[in-house]
Amino acid sequence: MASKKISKITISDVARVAGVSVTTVSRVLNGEKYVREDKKKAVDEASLRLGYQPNVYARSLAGDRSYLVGLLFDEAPSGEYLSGMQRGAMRRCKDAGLHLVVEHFDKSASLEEIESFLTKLRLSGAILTPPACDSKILLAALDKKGVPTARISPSAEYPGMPSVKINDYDSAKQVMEHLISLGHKDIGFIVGDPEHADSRHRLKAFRDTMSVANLTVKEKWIQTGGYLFDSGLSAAKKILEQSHQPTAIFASNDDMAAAVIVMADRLNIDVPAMLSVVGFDDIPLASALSPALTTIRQPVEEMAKIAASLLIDMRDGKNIDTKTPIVLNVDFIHRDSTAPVPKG
Amino acid sequence: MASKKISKITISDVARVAGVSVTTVSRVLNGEKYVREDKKKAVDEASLRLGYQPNVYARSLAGDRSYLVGLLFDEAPSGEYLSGMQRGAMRRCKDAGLHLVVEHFDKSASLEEIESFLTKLRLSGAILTPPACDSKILLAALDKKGVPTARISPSAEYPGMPSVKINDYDSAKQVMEHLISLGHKDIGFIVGDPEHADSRHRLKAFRDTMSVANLTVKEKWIQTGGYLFDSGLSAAKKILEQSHQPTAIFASNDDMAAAVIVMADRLNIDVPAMLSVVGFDDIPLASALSPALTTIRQPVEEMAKIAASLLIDMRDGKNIDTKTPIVLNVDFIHRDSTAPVPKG
DNA sequence: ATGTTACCTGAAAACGCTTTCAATAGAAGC
DNA sequence: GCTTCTATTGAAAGCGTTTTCAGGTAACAT
Repeated sequence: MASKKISKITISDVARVAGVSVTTVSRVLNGEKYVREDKKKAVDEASLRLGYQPNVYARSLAGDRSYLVGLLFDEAPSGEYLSGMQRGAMRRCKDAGLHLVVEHFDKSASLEEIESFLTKLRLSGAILTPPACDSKILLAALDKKGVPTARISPSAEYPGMPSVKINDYDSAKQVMEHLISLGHKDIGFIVGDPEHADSRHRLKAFRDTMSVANLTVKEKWIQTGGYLFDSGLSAAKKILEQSHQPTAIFASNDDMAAAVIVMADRLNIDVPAMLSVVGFDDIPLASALSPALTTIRQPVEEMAKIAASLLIDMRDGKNIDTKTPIVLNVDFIHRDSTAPVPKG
Repeated sequence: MASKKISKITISDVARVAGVSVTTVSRVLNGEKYVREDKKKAVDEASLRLGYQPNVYARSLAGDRSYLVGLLFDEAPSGEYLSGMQRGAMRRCKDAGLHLVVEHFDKSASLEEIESFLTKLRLSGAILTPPACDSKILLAALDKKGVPTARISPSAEYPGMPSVKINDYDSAKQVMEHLISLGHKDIGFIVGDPEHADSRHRLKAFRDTMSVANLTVKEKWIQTGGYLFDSGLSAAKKILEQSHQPTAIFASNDDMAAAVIVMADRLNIDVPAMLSVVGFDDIPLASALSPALTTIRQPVEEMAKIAASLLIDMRDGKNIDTKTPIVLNVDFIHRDSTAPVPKG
């Protein structure tokens, strides 16, 4: 690749052509007020004609702010989840002339390492996905450096940082009401990770809805997995090998729900004729399972988009409500893995 | 979030403490030669003690180069694929003090838009994943701007741009040999996208291996899908509803292979007893299918890591072979969806 | 007339680095 | 002893913006 000279058009070129000072060009660029309409027009025309692209680095240096938004994560729930987030955030950032830089921080990351990253890039904002959104150390570093931060589905609120989430409780309730409306009374539940707030809310919704419907919760039908397929397999086994079995199982995510289906198949339990199964997430293969999985879909992309919007507003100095999480609705996807309770 | 003053430590602070000029500090920072050992040590100590973090933007501006590597993509094959790439590239970049910015360019992206992005960010390098790696317009823009570029699994080589790929032909051959060793003679194939080089190579390997083994290819057993689950469903249907059916089907990716399994189930064809199925990719749910899918796993993360290394070398001015693609080995994952050919 | 605003503009000083340039000293070559 | 390297250093000139500051002009109320 031959090194090619790239003719650079600077702000002073534009200024010269437009017949104004660089200050004025800068003002137009940044949409400041107090620029006369005709000069603004002249600048716009000149920069368009010259194909002027402001130098981000010079702007960042002089203006002491960057044009980068960070998408910070630990292990994401899944690749699909992460890239959905990314897509949503990216789209929104593009409109605002910002760019998305991704960075992984695992639990072993030191405060020093994180701070070094933050001071180096001086992010315009940061979006945190679970479980990074609950990392004490990461939050502390962001807070200390004063980086505007938006969090996706955090376990608890953090002062000064807005968050976007789905209503796990209501979503799970929706699932339960679906099962109950199909006549199910004996319902099992597979917990994801008892440490994780999502999981706890879903479990609580399970218990509450059962109670409201006057159904008894059998503790032996509540098993703990760990979100992974394999963990779902053993949880399902524990539930389905009991002498008395539930007619429906609600798993905290699709991977484990898929495991329930597989385990049922191994044990010759027909889904959905003998056992209804519901998941959570709507992973791409949810519809590919046999039977296709009834589940809940999170508006992943939308969540990231809103998080990005929050950051952009904060960057623009707008006042944001950082106390009340923004709660988005989920979609209930009814497929073939749930059916009316078997007779007898 | 209160706006906090961040005390900034600059290169001149370090210079003062170390008792040298800023020029010397800069030299140490950039690992240039012609710095005496004792001064270098003094600088290192001073910057460590002060917790100095060089300002990327100042460096980029003054040095006319950035500390950003772009991961450019169109629609990625899947979220898992994309985030695997990302992980690999990120890890490597981190070591080199670079950061990864992600950007989406779909087919409708204009040359103008792409060039604007490139001149604005002056990327230190770009990694292109399929199918973006084959976008004429994107390649032209990168070439024009002189951005060092590494491509993942491109269809054809592009002068001056190194690439990393797996050997699709050999991988597919490996699958075929597996099937043939199990005694299969009647084998079907589902093409992904005839436009895509990967798919063509896999098909060619299919035909060649059949021919070498003295087996006849039945054209009716070769159907074209489109990588998506649904397309696999109809392709499988076309093959499996024929009066005479193959005993094995090789699908160009896992999604379509999953579809074959589902379709076989619907048609009461037992997998693997009556029909063996192989996929390609090893998506997370490949092991969750029933039966678990025999497939090929690409070293996705590794590919990205190598791509990043290539860019870093190019950035450092090292000489790189940009003509010969780097070819990585795949893993053949034998699970339960393939079995010896049924008797009779 | 005389403040007192609000509106508009440009010169010049940062911003925190890298790079160029000139200078010095010691070593090596002849 | 005189040139010619190589090794080492720092002053100062950028890099392309934003921001500060100082000043203008027009309008409006006193």
